[in-house]
Amino acid sequence: MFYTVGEAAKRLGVAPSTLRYYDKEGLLPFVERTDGGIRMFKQSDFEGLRLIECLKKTGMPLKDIKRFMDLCSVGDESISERLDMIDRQRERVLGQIEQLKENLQILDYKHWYYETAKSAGTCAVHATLTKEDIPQELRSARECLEGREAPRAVNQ
Amino acid sequence: MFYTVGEAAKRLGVAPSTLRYYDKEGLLPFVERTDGGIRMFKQSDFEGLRLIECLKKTGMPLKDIKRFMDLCSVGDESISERLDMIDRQRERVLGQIEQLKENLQILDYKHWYYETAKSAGTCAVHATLTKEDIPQELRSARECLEGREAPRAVNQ
DNA sequence: TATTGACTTAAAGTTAACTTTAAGTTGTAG
DNA sequence: CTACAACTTAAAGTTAACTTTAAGTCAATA
Repeated sequence: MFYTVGEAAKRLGVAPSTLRYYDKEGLLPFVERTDGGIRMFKQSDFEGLRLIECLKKTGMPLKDIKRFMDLCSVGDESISERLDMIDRQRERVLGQIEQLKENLQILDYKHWYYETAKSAGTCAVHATLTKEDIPQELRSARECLEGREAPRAVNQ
Repeated sequence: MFYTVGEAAKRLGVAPSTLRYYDKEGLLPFVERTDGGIRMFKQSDFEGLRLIECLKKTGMPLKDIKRFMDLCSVGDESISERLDMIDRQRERVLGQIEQLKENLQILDYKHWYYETAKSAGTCAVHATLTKEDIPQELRSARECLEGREAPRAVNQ
């Protein structure tokens, strides 16, 4: 029925010290103790822990996660503020995915660049190539690497 | 023709101290200096800087980025090792995108959860709902939060 | 009941990636 | 030629998120 901190940590794939640290920081107000002071993680605690994992993996700092957990503790009056936090995090994740996709394109371009250089035996081959030699779908990434900004005037 | 560290930093949207730090750590072997020791960033340096930005934003640690830059410095003999690093980073980014999408589903579920609770005025409404009340596309995220793992036996 | 492995806390240590500070130098504008 | 803003380095400081250590307690088993 209950898990100790070591068992819970194993189930979650984290170090026991991490869970103790989170608890100390106030992220786990829902975890109860035995009379002797031993933490007892119950089945329902893992839902909170999985949400923490989700927020953490999407880049939310621990102090904001604590803020969310504090809101959970105050009850129904904080529902819309919790909803706001979730919505803002959703927006951030959508942005992160977009940014990763852009960076993936740059990596795709670099993959092509080094594949081509590898075949030729030298990076110098790229001096002999024109824009048309670059695969269509990699051209925008190439331009991004070159720098989209208008080159600023010299002494200005 | 050339940018100082402050101008380059502004163009890249980072602090000048960040560029000096990267230089000190060996990430910018391509940046030349005036006789007086002032860094001169040329147009072509920004391509290297943008790649560093890309690697950093996809989570590569600075020491690995330095490794990549060191490989660039040795010339053509390191082409296939550079290709390997790029390919490994591509794999990592694909994994990151997948993970963000999974976590986004959990946030989507939580969005629905709090929207529903907000309408009802209480989170208690969820006790009255059955699986069928959860929108189809959010059910798997819900199960993820509940914990997929088989509940382990009590005293074991 | 004694042992033992896992638990407890508080405090100090670690790591990455910067940022700040201090003391001094460079180079452009007046 | 002097001011002065922006540059230089080395070293120390910061922050987040843990991890480790030390000293002690709990509770299940022999």
